[in-house]
Amino acid sequence: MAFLTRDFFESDVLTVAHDLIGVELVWQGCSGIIVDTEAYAVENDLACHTATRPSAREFVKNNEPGTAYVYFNYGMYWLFNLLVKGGERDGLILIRALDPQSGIAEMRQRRQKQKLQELCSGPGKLALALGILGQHHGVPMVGRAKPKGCGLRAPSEPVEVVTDIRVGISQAVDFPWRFLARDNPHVSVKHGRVKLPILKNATTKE
DNA sequence: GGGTTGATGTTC
DNA sequence: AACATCAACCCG
Repeated sequence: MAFLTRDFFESDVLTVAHDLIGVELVWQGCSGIIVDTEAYAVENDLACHTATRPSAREFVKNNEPGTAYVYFNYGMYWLFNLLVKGGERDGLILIRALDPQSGIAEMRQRRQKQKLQELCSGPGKLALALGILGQHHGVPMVGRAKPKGCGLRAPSEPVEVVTDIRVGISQAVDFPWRFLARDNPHVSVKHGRVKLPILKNATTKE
């Protein structure tokens, strides 16, 4: 019933990514239980945006824990993350999949899909389903300042969590920093893909 | 089912 | 140039 507060995000990025599984993401008339997350650490993690993007480091510096970090990827999809700051390890957590709870009709309309499992079973899909856009970059998801109808509702009962390697990255590929609700049909792709060196590129290079 | 590929734009 | 993706398409 209770919404998460700022202190939830003043912890270790791995702890928070784990504990977000089972939390209900409530977003302007729609909601879903978080079933798939990935942790990205500000320090010593080459896959994190802070490793390559000055703008990401600025974001961490200038925002409070629990703030939404939203960015555009592959020219087509918005991805929704939450800022962890002020605890053991700062970082960003990618919300990768939801088990849809409310606002299903609206999600179906936005996604142009009918099957429940196709609404929010991926980070690009869930942003589309909920109507998350670049304009939401920087909105607080905890505290009084959060937008009307938005928040993160604590689980009513504990959820079993399993780990995996992160998906779709080419750096730090073997960190087991993906967290999944065990046996939940709404998770994103089944397992992380380990990118092997492409021989063609290696041999065609001068 | 699984593997492959094209669509698309921002950041550095 | 790379990219924290997706859906359509092939093949079987």
